[in-house]
Amino acid sequence: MKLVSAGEAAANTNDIPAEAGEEFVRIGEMAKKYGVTLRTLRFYEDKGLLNPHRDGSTRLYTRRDKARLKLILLGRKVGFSLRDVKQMMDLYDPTGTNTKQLRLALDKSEKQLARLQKQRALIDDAIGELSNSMKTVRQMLSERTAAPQASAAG
Amino acid sequence: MKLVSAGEAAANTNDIPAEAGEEFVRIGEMAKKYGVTLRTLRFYEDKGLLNPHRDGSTRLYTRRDKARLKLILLGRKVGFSLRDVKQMMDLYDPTGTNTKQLRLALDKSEKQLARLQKQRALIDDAIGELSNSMKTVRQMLSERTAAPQASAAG
DNA sequence: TATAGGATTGACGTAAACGTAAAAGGTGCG
DNA sequence: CGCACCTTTTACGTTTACGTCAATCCTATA
Repeated sequence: MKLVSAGEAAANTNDIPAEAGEEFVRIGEMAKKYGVTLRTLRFYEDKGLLNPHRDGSTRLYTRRDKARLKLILLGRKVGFSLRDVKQMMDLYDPTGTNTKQLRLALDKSEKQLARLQKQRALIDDAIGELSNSMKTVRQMLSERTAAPQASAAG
Repeated sequence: MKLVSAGEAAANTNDIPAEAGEEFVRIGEMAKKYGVTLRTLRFYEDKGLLNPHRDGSTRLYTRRDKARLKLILLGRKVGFSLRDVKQMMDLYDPTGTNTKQLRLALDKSEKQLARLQKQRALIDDAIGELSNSMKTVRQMLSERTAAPQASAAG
């Protein structure tokens, strides 16, 4: 199965055959399209999150892989670990209702939401403490610069 | 220089002499007092953040060390790295005005504040996306359970 | 054919802040 | 004496998501 056969006048070196609308892309294009590095794509594959086809040793990504990658990136955005993402993805069954998958996703999401809210609280707390400290430091600095030789009231 | 000499009737095995109000404590007590592990205290020392006295090989912490530890813990709470904390602490000069230290602290604090606010924004964003996803998932689940055998409209 | 781009696998490195043995020394108590 | 308890140093392990070579291969183009 040869990948490149009848090249159109595309600027790209490797033309992808429009055979059956398969839309294969190689790793470089895939990476650019989704703003990730090659290393990342290989890493995700190594972790079992992606499973691109192969032409010899060359990875070929289909729109199925793209959909999966989108899910991965969404998962990461909301703070799931790759392990979590994998767990949820592994439950996907194209022939069923995926009730289990959805339940797991919901369960994990609730927990993650709680974590995020806790984190938010911690950050707010940190912002408060930091602001306080800064106020104090500014105070100390102004005391030192305002009265270089004449001791201020105290 | 012996540490334990005239033990009072304290429950603790090792009594600390009240000589000159020095208030030495050993690592175990120090750890308990500040809610950290022994490993942590040794780690901080290894990183140059603490410098307790020694009685032979036994670490003895004074109130100076306590003050430093408090600062470390505050720093950590607001999200500074230990490296940052060390940088700031290293500038401390008991004989001067510490203007440089204060300026560095203020500078780092401003940057850290910005980071925290950015993080907060990211978390808010994540919370939003996650909530959306959850809504969708709940929707899908309810569709699956509401109409098990009779296909819903569509 | 030489060269420039991609692509491959393999494998060590990184960051932060400790955790967790392991092996050993000192001390007071019963 | 022996045990329990505290302490010491040394040093590898953990976590997560990749970064960064390194060595090699394939292919298209000039």
